[in-house]
Amino acid sequence: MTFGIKRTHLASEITPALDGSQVTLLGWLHEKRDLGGLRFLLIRDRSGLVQAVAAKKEVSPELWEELSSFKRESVLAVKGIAKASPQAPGGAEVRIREVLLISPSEDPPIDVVGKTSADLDTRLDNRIVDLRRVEPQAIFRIQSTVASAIRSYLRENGFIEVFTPKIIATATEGGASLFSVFYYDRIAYLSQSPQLYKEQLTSAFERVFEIAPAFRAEESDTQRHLSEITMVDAEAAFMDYQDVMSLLDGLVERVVKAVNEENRRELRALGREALEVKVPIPRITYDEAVSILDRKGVEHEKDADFGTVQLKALSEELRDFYFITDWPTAARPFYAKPLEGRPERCESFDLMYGWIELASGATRVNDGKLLKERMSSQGLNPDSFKTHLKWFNYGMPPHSGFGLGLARLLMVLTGKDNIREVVMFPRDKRRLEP
RNA sequence: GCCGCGGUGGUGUAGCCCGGUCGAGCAUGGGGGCCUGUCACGCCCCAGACCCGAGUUCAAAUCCCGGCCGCGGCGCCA
Repeated sequence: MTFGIKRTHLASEITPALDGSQVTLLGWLHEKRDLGGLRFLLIRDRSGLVQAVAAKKEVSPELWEELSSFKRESVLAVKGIAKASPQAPGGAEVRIREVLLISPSEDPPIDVVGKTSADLDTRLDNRIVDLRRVEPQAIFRIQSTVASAIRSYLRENGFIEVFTPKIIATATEGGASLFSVFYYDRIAYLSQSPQLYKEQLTSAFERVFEIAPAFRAEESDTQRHLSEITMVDAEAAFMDYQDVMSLLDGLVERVVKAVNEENRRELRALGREALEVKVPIPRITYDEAVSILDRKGVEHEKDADFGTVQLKALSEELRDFYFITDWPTAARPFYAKPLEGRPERCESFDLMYGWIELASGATRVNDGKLLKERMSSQGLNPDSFKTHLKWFNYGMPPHSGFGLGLARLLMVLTGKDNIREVVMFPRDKRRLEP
């Protein structure tokens, strides 16, 4: 430790059993209370909070003065004696013998303790301080569990984790708008999805997945869209979309189980009960969804994607998780495989939660010739996909996959309705900092 | 991008409709004082704000216009 002080215990390790032991805490000054002859310091570290206390009669006048000089959020080393004490929160506290100011803080711009709430926008402007609050702490600890659960689940199912380039050459993929970047003497683009790469990789590894950023230069200004998102993408040879939905059944189940097991404290901090998911997740077809809308008298455009009005109406009937399958081919990207004998529908699905789309996937077209036709019929020029189409000449297996928005899933798990709550440093049309 | 609403101390809000009583209220945070078991500690004192610009008016936090920003909804959305 270059600053010369070694931590002996975390806050959570100060228990009545330690009574009498000498301890050194390292952490942040969360809160202080001055009772005149007694001064309490609440010390926060990655494990939680612990109370440190000094009595005027027991410490040197110099230390006594110093104790009231520390500002909240300063980094302190506190040396003292652990004491079992019925009055202390958690039944134990640290009697202060020595305190060292390791790094001072100015008055924090927002309240970390939680007495006065700040608007999301203000919190994001001060995100690093905001992240010290219990709620963001809970959200991002859950996120870590989710990412870890997804990785182990997919690896156990034969997928390997891959990393594909985010700087790409062509802007002609259709769909969402891309951000352009200067690439030496050329223009390049930020990838909106690893779609093409992951499909190609099934011909080399069969099963691949990636957890990586995707960039969308869209006008979207909603509580569930951002310009930079983290996508969980998976793609598997010799699977069809039904297999992929079953894979997602297992994935969601695993994630929920992991969070329930590992994040009890965090769920409580968010005021959430243990999470539940029943698998298999119900699957309804697009046409069935349309019938529901008709029955409810909700207008919708024929063979088009659903808008918010339609999805909200559907979610009144279909709560929690559900799949909408067999979408109109025209409303889906060119690589979605049309249904055999019914080419106006394709082997595709969206994983929904309420009216929020969490993931979408499909069986992909693995015939190069058909793929070209599909590009043309969607108004795309097959020539711009030459490098992609090339690999369809060298043994491209039938394959399927999905793309899942990590933050969307996290919204569902944490019960947040603004995606910015569950992304540490969100990027949207206006926000580029911090 | 469109529609609606909003912008008041560090933070969160009251006041705005119905202009003057605002020398702008409250809470929290901050400074000072008192207090030996607090855990939203308590009590006393102090400091701290009307988004920017143009306009109406004797007078603007309050009304009008523009800009920027925010909130909600919709649209856009491999």
